Amino acid sequence: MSTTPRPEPADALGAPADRPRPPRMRADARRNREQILRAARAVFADQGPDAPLDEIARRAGVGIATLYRRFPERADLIRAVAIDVFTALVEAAREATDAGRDPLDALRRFMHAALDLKIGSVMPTLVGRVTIDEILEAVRQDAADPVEELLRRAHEAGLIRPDIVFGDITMMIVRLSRPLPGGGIPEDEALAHRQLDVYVDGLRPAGSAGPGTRLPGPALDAAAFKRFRGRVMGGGSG
Amino acid sequence: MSTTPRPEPADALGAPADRPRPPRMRADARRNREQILRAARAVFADQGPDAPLDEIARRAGVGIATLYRRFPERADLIRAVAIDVFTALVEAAREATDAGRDPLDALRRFMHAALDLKIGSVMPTLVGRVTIDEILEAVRQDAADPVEELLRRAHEAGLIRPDIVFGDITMMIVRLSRPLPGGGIPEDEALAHRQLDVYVDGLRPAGSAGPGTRLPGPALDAAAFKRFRGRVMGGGSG
DNA sequence: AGCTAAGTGGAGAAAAACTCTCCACCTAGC
DNA sequence: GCTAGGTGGAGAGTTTTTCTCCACTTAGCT
Repeated sequence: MSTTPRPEPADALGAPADRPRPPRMRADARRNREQILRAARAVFADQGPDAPLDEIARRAGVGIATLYRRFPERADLIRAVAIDVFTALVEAAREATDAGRDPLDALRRFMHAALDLKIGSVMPTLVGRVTIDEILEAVRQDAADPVEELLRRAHEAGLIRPDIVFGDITMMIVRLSRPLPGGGIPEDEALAHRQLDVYVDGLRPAGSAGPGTRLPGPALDAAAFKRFRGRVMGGGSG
Repeated sequence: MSTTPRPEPADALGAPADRPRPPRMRADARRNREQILRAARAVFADQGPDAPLDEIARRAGVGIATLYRRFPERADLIRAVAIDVFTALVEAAREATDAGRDPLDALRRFMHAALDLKIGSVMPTLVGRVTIDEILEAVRQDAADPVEELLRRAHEAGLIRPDIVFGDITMMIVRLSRPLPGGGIPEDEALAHRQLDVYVDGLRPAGSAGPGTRLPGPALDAAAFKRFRGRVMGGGSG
């Protein structure tokens, strides 16, 4: 809760909405920053939050010093990646809503888009690693809202079984978007999309085709989800 | 290099079939070995194939020296764990076949059991880390066979859509049985079972409830699966 | 009960992996 | 063509992990 006037001018992370700071950053620097962010997303996805920064710099095609200059601490990098992804996620949700022929189709499109973003690899990385500040909180809420909305509509249209909740959507994306350990299979990503389609089919009401199993296990609705996440993030270890 | 009369009597890993060596191992030693194996499975599942052996010893409640005596190299430990898991998997398939009310139910039961075994965390760990030998190959084949059998029956009964293949079953278990990065959620495992049920519902023929999507992406049948794995494992770096 | 080979734990040296700074050299943009 | 802003990489310092050695304990036999 440091109330410094403006301690770190350098890393215009998400550039807070209330002060659209003029990005006095050279074009090449900006380009490098993007590349670092992209590389970081991939590497965090691969190896988790403690992945060597070395590797990130290498994959981004920049020197390690460049990474450190732009993101003095690991947490800075993680936060930047998170904001990046959440923002893209909101966009994806909007597009999916517009493009979907019906609410379930929209949901399906959204999930595929989220999968491409590797959101699932980044979100868990974020959890507990970054002290959640107002900026991030705002973006995160932005990201959660449209998902809940998509889900609500699908429910209203009766296109998915009634006991499907928020966590059933998000946590599956998390799982699917994580690359397999030990190198995995080259077709990994494509396979994930295939499996996602099967899963989405499984979301439909039971009555018709099969035995209509009852879903076991914890039903994590958005509230429970948020509560949990708040708990972990609140700890803010560093 | 002490030239003791019997070079390596200690690690009766898989006890080669052709010489059922009398396990002249003290009871406590045997007990410790089991505990190491169990701990290794959990730790490999959590942290991947490069998990510190330290941690495994600690979780097993033995000294690090004990672990090294029994499994001189990391690969030895990995192989032992793999054999362990594959064997349990065969058992699980048998039980599922017996207990299932119909082929799809059997498949479902099997998948839940495999999930509990964390097979998915161990199998990828194995890939590329261990030179595959006859014993391991045999056990692996033993494990693959009943899965194919389960799948075949479900197809014959028309309980699952025709384009579902081997990889759609196994790779999903792999994904689901992997713990989430960054600590994840305590209810993680239970949630995986819930998601599995949704997925299995999605395996059913499309005709009835929904739009009957066509599955995209690579259809990894058992042959393709095996071919791929052979390629990777053939490298046998160790 | 007593003997002993088999088994054990943990300290710590050696190696490997990772972090992060410093500085001489580029180059985008005026 | 000038220069503030940007860059890469070497390498010192730190942390993490591996793996050996040896004094001590105990299962299993007689």
